[in-house]
Amino acid sequence: MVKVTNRKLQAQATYEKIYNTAMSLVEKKGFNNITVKEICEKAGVAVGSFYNYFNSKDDILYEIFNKADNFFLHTVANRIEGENAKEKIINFFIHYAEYCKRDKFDQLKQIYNTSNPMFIKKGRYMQEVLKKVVEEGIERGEICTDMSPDEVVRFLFIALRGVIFDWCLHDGGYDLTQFAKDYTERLLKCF
Amino acid sequence: MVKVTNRKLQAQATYEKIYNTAMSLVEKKGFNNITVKEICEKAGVAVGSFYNYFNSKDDILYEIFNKADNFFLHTVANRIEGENAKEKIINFFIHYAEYCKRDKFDQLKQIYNTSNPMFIKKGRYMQEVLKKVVEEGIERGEICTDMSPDEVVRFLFIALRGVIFDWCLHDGGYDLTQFAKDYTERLLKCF
DNA sequence: TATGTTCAATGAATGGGTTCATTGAATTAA
DNA sequence: TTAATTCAATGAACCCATTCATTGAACATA
Repeated sequence: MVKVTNRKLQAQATYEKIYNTAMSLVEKKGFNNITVKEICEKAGVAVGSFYNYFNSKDDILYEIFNKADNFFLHTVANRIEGENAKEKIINFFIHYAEYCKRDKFDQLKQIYNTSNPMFIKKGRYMQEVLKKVVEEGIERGEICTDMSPDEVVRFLFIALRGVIFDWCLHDGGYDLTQFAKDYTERLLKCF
Repeated sequence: MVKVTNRKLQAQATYEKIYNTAMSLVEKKGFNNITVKEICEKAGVAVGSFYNYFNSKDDILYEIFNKADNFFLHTVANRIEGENAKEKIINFFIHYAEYCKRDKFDQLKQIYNTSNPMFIKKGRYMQEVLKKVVEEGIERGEICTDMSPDEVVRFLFIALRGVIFDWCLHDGGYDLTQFAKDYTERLLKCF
């Protein structure tokens, strides 16, 4: 039972002001082309206030990841079509690729960072969505493996992160969607 | 035909002084715990000189990658054992994992960065080493695929980079060698 | 209502990477 | 030999993320 005080409301408002300003600026100019100072000026707060609500500038990046995760839970989950589990898995990763493509490029590069805690803390929704498909596939005998559903999901995500990583390395120099599709198809031959 | 002048010799010497000092400091304290200023002080040059020879502090990191690449060409290439191609591929990636493990941790995290140009510019030696194994395997019928050797190598490297990435995400919280071995074995079921 | 306490807000200061105009010695051209 | 040019070396200045001691309004307590 937490009492709602004016002070807390004000704090929440400040947080949102910073968050929204940051998201809007990132959208407009890209993460690397804005400064914390700029965010705070536009939001009408002091630089120090930013750090009352975020640990670092990178936290803003991680929030973007968070949004993606929610998008998968609420939107993609209901849109995965396919005759069987394997087709559905392929379609899942096509969605995944499409989502990555629409990010500004420098942003994706920053997000695909080994220090991004969101891959561990969040990103669970995406994996939950895929897990359901895998579980169904195993039940129906469309996927043959000695791995548990969790292990299969992990196996696939690791490889597909490698795909995104490679695409970033090549500065988006090829069609990610097509490549992700082909790659997933090949992977699924293991099962 | 380039003339060797004293000036060029001096420049080369300065470069090496900075490079060696940097490598030694990285070895001793880890990349994140040293500053460009520190490197230059120890090397006895001005900060500005560092930037005559390197584009950024990260360039030092990329040189470390470069060393790994050479290590694979000169050392690992001759040590890949195995009854057949698939065994050799597994052993190759065990070497790969072992090499990653011995890096200081924060260093590996930095190296596995989508902005690291060395993955594209360099890192070819590693892939050449693996390519030979794959070529042999295809010839001998130990590997069945419609892909070219280059494509197979790419396919494998992308997934294994995903493995290292995941290990970094988990802060080295599990045995990389064992995991890489298992992962590669599963991957090879595709062929 | 008066007093003590909490905590959001502040912005100057810090630290570290990077830039760039300046310098002067090495090199080249006359 | 002398003058002009090149370019390695320099370090102060700059930018930007992050910190932290200080402030004062909101809140709790008596």
